[in-house]
Amino acid sequence: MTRQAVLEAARSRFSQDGYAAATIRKIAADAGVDASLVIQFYGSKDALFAAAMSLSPTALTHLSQAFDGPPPTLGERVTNAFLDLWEGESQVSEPLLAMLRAAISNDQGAATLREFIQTRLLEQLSPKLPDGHDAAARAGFAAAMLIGIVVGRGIVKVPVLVGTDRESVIRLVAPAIQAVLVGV
Amino acid sequence: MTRQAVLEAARSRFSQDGYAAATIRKIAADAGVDASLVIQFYGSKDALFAAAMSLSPTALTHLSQAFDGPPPTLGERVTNAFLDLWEGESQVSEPLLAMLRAAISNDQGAATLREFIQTRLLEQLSPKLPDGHDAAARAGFAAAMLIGIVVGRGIVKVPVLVGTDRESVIRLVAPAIQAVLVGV
DNA sequence: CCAATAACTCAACACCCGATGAGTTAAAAA
DNA sequence: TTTTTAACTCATCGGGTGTTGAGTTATTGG
Repeated sequence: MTRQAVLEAARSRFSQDGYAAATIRKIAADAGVDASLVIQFYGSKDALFAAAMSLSPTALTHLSQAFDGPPPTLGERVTNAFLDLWEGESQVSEPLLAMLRAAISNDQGAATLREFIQTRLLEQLSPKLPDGHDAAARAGFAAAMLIGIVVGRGIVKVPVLVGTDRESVIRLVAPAIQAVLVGV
Repeated sequence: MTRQAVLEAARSRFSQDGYAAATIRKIAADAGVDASLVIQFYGSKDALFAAAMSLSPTALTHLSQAFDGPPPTLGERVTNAFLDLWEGESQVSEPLLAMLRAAISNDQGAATLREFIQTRLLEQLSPKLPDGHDAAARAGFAAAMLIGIVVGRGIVKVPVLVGTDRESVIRLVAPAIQAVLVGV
């Protein structure tokens, strides 16, 4: 299906080049197709971008499950699940990376990411935390910190972050996330 | 000095709109000047961007000093100094925000931010940490996590992060940074 | 086999971009 | 005052962008 090839090319370009630099012509060329067809399929660049950023609802179940289970190892499970989400299979991570990149250069992208974090992450996850009133803030800051790590590894590619293997990342970061999520 | 007005307009535009959306014409209009003059002053858009991102060497001394002092309160001091740096006076924070925004849309921006984090932050700060071999990694992940918070508050503007006052941010985050920097 | 519908290409439009070069005004130096 | 130098504007170039509409090829259904 050509339509799917266009969508995959768009995902890849948006996640690697950002919204502005990912031109319709390049996406079309990647899919081996004329630029006009892309517009005919998706209507506009904005609509194509929105389609490229949409991800399957099941992608978040893994993360959600990490919040269930024994509190003492919550930080480790959440950190693991988060890295799986953003650094795992391209079908899930590319929309998320595209969202991140777009959130910085594109106003619509910022709104999309804001809405994703607010309603898809925080509102579903924070009720699972122990204690009450600042659970949303705790979940929000933990998510922000983990996204910071993802940005440093996957986008800015800071050598010392990229060169640290997954196991060591967990060892360094999980206790900190634990501290944010459930307190001292 | 008109030259300074152009530079300040550039800083503001780059930090708010990102590299691509901050056009020479808009910057010139902000400074009340013709677009051609901007090019004549700075040579090219890239050169203007580089000039807008350069910050005074004294800006980092505050952060560096936070690494000195008693280890038990290291996390709190570093978190405070970091937020001062990125959310303080515009002359310092705007180049940093511009760097962040550009790092995602512009390849040169990513290289600049990478170099800034690697040589201006990590190489100067990690020697001040206790213990030896993974000090650079600890400092790097702490910086990434704090930058994640800055992105969430200043760029994506997630409501729950923006709505948390400085004092509560320190209370939630400082212990986590402490954990990353000096271990459990 | 033929008609209808979808998939796809081609050429072009209007727009905005960064950059150039020549010309004009203002300030400083002689 | 005259000359030199800097500050600044104007019109324009070439190139890339998203989008459009007409035309062409392929695929499907009766």
